[in-house]
Amino acid sequence: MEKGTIRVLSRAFSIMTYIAREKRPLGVTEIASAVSLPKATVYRILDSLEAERAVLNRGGEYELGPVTLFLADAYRSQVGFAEVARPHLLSLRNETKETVHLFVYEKGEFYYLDKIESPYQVRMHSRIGGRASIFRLSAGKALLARFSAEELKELHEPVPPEVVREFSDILTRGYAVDDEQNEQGLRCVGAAIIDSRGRPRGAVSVSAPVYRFPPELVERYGKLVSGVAEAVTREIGSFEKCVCSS
Amino acid sequence: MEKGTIRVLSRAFSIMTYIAREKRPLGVTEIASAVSLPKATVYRILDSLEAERAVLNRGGEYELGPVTLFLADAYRSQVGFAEVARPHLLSLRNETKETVHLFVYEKGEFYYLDKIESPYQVRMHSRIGGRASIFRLSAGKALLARFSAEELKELHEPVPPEVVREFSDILTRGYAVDDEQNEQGLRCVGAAIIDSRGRPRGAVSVSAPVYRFPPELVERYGKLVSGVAEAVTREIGSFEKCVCSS
DNA sequence: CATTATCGTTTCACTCCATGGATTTTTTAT
DNA sequence: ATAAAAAATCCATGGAGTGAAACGATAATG
Repeated sequence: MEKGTIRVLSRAFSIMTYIAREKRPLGVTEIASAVSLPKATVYRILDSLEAERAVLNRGGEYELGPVTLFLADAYRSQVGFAEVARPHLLSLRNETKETVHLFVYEKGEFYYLDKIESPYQVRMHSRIGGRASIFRLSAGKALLARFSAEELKELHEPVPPEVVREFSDILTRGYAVDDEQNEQGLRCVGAAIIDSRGRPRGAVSVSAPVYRFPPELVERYGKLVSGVAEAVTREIGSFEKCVCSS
Repeated sequence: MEKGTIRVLSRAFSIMTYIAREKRPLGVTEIASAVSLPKATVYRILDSLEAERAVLNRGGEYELGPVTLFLADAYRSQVGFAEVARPHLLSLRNETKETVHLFVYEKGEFYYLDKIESPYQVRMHSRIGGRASIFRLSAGKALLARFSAEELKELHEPVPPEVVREFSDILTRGYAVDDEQNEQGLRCVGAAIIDSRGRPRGAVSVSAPVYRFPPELVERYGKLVSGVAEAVTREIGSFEKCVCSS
């Protein structure tokens, strides 16, 4: 546990995180052993979380509660581009028929913010709110390429040299490519979203299995994602200006 | 505060809820006065929440963090019909061009689970994760009409007699109607989603301002929503059967 | 059907950890 | 430059969270 943090809070979050990972109703005993805490302690915390509707108790089995929705919706609208991007993501998915992702960058880490899935049976698997490994994703590289030297230092791990070498290409093309680096058999293209102060804040990507996404398609899909990213960037920029000038 | 609840937890949630309501970066002082707690206490709680990425600290201003996304996504998939319903909601919105809502019922309360907005400028305003007043919404009435006597007692407030009188009509038609009871100038139709054990678990609705949603359209939209609700009900039913039989 | 095992729930004495008033540091406004 | 306000830090205190143990309910076993 980090210094200065309140113990119950960190315990409560590890309990909720465990429930979220398992995605099924769980008993007190199982949770207690999973998070290495006494049953009574876990029970009391679950009770308190239930009072807040952060978890629900269905006859001794616990699952997450609806308050999570409320908080996540607020987070989404704070991010600013989640709602703006939605229709663009939809049309991008319809044009490519492949899975489309939206990411946010927050304090050195990269999170899945939204996704629209491919209609095909074979498709990429990801989890909203999950952390993503920034170096291996096309969306991550597209973002890093726009970072200043200072911002690159903020990251928890140093950027691998082979990724740095890609930066100039990414900037000239407007999109980054991932050829099975993140996952065997999967190809992605991604482009960065820039906020009104000129800072890279997120990214959009299209992912597909290589057999549906051959090298010949990279340029086409690449231009589509960078077009979407630019559209979102433009919209959030003008929106902020609107608010400021009023 | 309810008996037996852990104080810091309830405090932490009131802080997060306040941030979620305000939907803007907030300072410690403002939050402290809003939730009526000493600054130092609020500061320490925010610090702990930040360590969990439940809030973010941007130079003294706090906002919600990305963990909320992760928890909410898990809740959505636990509900079971949120993902299944998404494509149906989309086509319902496209057919009606009006705002479509998805609700969940949890322990006596009704929550907005998802929405797809009308493309028109004039449209209904709602908040995902917010509680909704079950008696005045078409979706709420559609759900109540399917409840057993016991389930009706589980509610926090008794059902008004005028709503009870509507039940038989709702059951024969398959959908409920709200003629400006919830909000002046707004008409809605809603239908219930039933889980594999036969329990009403949620509802779908279409809402529009009366000038775009005249009485002549009620039957058409009503049949559309009940069709969607039935499709979702059927899909979650057969999915559960699949899992069981394997 | 009795027995055992397991799990959710409750209890309570102990103690440790969250508390909040006061202080210091930083930022913003004048 | 100076003042004002807000964020961040400190620390003695006591009440709040803790967890071992007990309880009661339910399911599994022979």
